[in-house]
Amino acid sequence: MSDRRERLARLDRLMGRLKEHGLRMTPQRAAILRALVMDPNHPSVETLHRRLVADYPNMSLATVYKTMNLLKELGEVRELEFSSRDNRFDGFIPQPHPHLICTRCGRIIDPDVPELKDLIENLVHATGFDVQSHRLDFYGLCPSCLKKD
Amino acid sequence: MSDRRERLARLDRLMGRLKEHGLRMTPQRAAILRALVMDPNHPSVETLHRRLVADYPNMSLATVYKTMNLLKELGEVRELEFSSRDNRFDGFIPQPHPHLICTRCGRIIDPDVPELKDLIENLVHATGFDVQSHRLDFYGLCPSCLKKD
DNA sequence: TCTCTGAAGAAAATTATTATCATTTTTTTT
DNA sequence: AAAAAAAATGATAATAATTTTCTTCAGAGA
Repeated sequence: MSDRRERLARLDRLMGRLKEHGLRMTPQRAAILRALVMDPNHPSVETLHRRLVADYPNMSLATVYKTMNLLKELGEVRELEFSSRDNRFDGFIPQPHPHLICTRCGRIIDPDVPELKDLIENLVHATGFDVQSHRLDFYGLCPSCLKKD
Repeated sequence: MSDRRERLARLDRLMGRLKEHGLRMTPQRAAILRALVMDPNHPSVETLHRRLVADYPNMSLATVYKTMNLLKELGEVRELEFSSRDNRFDGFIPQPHPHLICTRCGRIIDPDVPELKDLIENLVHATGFDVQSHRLDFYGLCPSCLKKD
């Protein structure tokens, strides 16, 4: 269960997924996959690209974007969306609280989540983080959209 | 406990916060605050602006942005950030899972949250939503940044 | 009312991401 | 092995939300 072995297995899997979709394994793609798989953190496209140009001086930012989008479409990678595009506001409750968001109609409700307080306490205990805030969004279909199926 | 009264109280508060910071109460700002406070949903800047131009034909989008940013700075409004700017990736675990994000050094870790399964079940039960996915980010200071204080 | 600083508005700038397209590379076919 | 077809790369342009800039205007205290 060496970390390195795990990462290489993951690399294999990613290469396999691309191949099984008839996509070509180019040197650039191989390098991007390697960089992704070897990254211990949660890199941005920018970060990956910065590292890649060291070895591949004319690696294009567009190529990194395209490859990451492929992986996203294959469900092999999850994008953590930060900051600002078409943002919405909580006008009433500035304190952080969970949201329940309907992916069909866009409705957002503020559910009660009584378990939250304990959950955060446990998290603080287990990790040593000082948790100060959060962003908790649950996605799904609201009752009225469910009826329309 | 009329809804309207609550909203007017909130409007008062927002006006007070601006005033106590030496900021002027202009017709535009008053209108933006009113639109925000009366909105039953989680409006975007775009949405607010679209409504405001009906009554204030030369209300500028920049003005709405500026006012919302003021409220954000005062902690009176919370921005729900969707989609794409400087995004980062989970390269290893494409399934949704909680993140613990250090607001100082940017480190992101994937904590265990054993309570999550039950929490979601309860949520489904209480709201009638079919919860299919989530985005759970906890923000705070990591142990090593805490030490540096 | 006068003054002066903050605010509004229009337009330009910024920035992350996506699209375009000519060129190059890879794969398939002859 | 060469030619043809398909697909990917990379440079650049396009896009779109947000921010900045700068000139003009207006609110609030003297």
